[in-house]
Amino acid sequence: MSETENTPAAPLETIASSLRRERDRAGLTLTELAKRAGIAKSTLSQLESGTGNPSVETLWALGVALGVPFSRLVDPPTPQVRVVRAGQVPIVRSEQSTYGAALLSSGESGARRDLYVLELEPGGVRHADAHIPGSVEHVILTAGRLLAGPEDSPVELEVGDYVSFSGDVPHRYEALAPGTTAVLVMEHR
Amino acid sequence: MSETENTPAAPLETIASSLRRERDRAGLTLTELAKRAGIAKSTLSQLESGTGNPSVETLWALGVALGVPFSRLVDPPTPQVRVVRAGQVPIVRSEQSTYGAALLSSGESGARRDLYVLELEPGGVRHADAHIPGSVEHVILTAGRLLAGPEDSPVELEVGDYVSFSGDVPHRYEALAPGTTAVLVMEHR
DNA sequence: TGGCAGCGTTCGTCAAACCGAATTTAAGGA
DNA sequence: TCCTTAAATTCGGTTTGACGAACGCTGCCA
Repeated sequence: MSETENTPAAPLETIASSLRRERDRAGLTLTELAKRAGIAKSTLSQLESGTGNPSVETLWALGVALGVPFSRLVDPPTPQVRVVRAGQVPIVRSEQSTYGAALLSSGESGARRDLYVLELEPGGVRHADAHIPGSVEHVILTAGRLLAGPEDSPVELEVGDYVSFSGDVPHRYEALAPGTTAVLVMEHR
Repeated sequence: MSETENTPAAPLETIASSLRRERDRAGLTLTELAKRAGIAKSTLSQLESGTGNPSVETLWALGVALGVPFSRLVDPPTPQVRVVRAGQVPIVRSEQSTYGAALLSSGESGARRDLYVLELEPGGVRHADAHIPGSVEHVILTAGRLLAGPEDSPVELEVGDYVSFSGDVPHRYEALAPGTTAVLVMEHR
């Protein structure tokens, strides 16, 4: 609210890129997403190409199908280059050692971070092409085993491990054990 | 069902009431607002009555004329404490269903988010006084059991559960089982 | 090489959102 | 009470978004 209300970029372009990005992330094809959202794929095609001016109901259906809130599609993202590697950071404990915390990543002001939970099963590899330059992905493995990171140098994670890497190069997620779950923080300026 | 981020009530009704409320607050007549937004007052009338299905451009123009961000018109007010139980959030899966993700929280542009891992043991209570107004804490429990939240209304979490609450009131963390770990995202503007 | 299947774009058709004008409703003021 | 002014709601006409079908494209397999 205290922000700039008159977002410079036309909302339609923002919607176009947001739509493409989220569909990408969800690993859905245009056809599949259109079917799930209950809209014609031609409509979706035009929206992603920046042509058109969707109604609220149409956009809403897409948000539901993608599992993201409405505003996520209209508010513009922003990239910024920042990669933080952690995992070897010792957890600082309080006196009775019943509570400890370690800072994994300190966010830049102006950055935008979205919080996801992931569920993956072995047998498939989730590939992701480079998205917006400057985006960073943070992953904390909470169950199972996971191979994640850039295509050329993926990292194998045990439960509790943390990895972050730039999202602007092709990268992958591959579960190595059943019931693999992780927390994903996707950061884009 | 307080899923304010993923599947709120019908957007059209939210928009209708939001429009009326904001126009009220701004002290504008329907005619005046329509003129400023550059739309027909008949259109606005129908929108406020809940009839109709505005296009993005139309809604955008109204947001600008009212001096409020787009999202304020479509997102219903968020509760102070939000709990999402494991499995409660619809995880959007791709075809092979080896990969799925659900958005727990969408970050505001301009907000700052720090990423922590927590480890807690039973027997101690971690109290935290109010911090900076406007800060929000997000917690995903990854192991054990945890009691967390505002002092007067803490929430008991199972593994996989998610809770977010305002950090500007006194709150607490208390492990209910050995080996309790959690991911904490602290957000402040 | 040909055929098949899935993905994405382009093209007419139709319903609906948007608009401008007329109509109704509300509130004073003499 | 009647008249005047302004706000808000309906009422046809036009523009445009959404749909379905058809089309090109690509990768795969026999």
